[in-house]
Amino acid sequence: MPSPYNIEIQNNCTACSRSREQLFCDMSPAAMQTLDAIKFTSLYPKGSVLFVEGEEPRGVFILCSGRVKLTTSSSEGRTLIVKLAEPGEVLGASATILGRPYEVSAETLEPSQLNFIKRDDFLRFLGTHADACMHTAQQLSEKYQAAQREIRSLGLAQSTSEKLGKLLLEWCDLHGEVTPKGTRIKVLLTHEEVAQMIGTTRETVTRLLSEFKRKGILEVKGSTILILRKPELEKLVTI
Amino acid sequence: MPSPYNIEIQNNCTACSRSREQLFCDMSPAAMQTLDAIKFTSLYPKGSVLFVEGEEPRGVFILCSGRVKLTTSSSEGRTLIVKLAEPGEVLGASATILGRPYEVSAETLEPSQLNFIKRDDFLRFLGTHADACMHTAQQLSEKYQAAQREIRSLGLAQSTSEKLGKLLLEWCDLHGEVTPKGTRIKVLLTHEEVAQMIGTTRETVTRLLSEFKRKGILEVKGSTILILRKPELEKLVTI
DNA sequence: GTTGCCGCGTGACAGGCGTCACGCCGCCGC
DNA sequence: GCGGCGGCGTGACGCCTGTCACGCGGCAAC
Repeated sequence: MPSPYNIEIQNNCTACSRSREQLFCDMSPAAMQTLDAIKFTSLYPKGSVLFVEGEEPRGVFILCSGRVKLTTSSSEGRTLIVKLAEPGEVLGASATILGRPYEVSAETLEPSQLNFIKRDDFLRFLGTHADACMHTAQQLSEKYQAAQREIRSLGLAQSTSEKLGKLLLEWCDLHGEVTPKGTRIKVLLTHEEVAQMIGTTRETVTRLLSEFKRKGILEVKGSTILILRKPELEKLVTI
Repeated sequence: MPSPYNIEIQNNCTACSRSREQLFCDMSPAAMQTLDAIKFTSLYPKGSVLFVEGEEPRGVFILCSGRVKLTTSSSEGRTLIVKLAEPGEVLGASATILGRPYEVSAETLEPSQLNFIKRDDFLRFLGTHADACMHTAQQLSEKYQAAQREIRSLGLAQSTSEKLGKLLLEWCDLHGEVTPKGTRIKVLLTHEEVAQMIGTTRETVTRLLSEFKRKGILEVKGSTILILRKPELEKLVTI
């Protein structure tokens, strides 16, 4: 099916082939049918802001395809990237459930398909479909554990190089492509954004990557990083 | 009723007077009855370890009275206090729901009453009582939002004094007793533990508190802190 | 009393990293 | 071509804060 942003659009959750691998969408046919009835599917270009920290919750977004960054900002303009969301994640669920302002902002990093569900519809959906409620609890548990890992990393790391090392290792596990020479990862973020992920500055990220290169730990080619000596990196990370 | 640790024990959730104010426990009579049937009530002395980070999930603990600290530790022995849990909170829910290891450790800070529910019982309970599942989702949402606040504080703060200031202000909101001279808070933690809450060292906490005293922002008398100039503190905190 | 331990206060010192500043490169639009 | 811009590389500098070290006071055990 042709579509504006060159990604395959999926209008029907029941027929969606991705649903089996995706945590939230894997539920009973009855629930899926209801979901199909209350959801609004949209395609968003890169850089679309889905919701903003502090805004009253309009509802939840289910990420079907694409990537979304969740951020939080200080009053002085410093930004922290809390998480990069992957397909299958539900965004804004906690705020929607509690009726409290969104605690983070969400922005697409690439053209993405999302299903929006209005707050009232979502709450009614959870109340009437036990398995959907259970899935939501699982999603929230996942999110909570991910947040805990983030807290660990931010609060216990001894140095910035440790945090950067940890981030690189996580990316290896998540998207790493193992080659004879080492693990290759595509970093689709700027140094600025990498810095925002570990709570530091662009300059420090640049310097640390140079240091890693100098030590022969990795090689950088454009937007891909080739990790040559993963054990070296793991030795750095003690969290 | 007399009890070992001088706190009033409540054996019956249905009759528990606290349930109205406490998020998790406020559910339908049918669910409460089931809860009463599957829970194990115990009193724990100060310093009891309920579960340890990395351990396979045995089940959840509902904190009836007392206080519990949730911590995470680095492989090198550094400890971060992630949260101080208050009565009404469910501990270990995310790990129990996902069947993954506990992501934090839990230890009582004072004699505390907790209800334990075994994993299988808890999962069955959520599956059969829609309102309990909904309450759990709410609890998890709360926990997630609290974790986000922690991430903000750890990741966006410019300095340690900002983090300490933020912590003091939070305590003012939570337990602060407003007096003509200022807001009084009881800090039942050592400097070491305060340091572990904001990811710094004991010495720095001591020094910062001295600095705050010198500036006339607060007074320390034993374990109580009297915040004299709250606005001054708020000016420090820009997160 | 005295011994030991724990929590707190403080000084000295080094170094990591945030900040500012500048230059380079590649890309896009006109 | 050329100007502008966004992303990256790097140097200089200074401060914050982690680390080590030591002393003091209170408290419990004996």
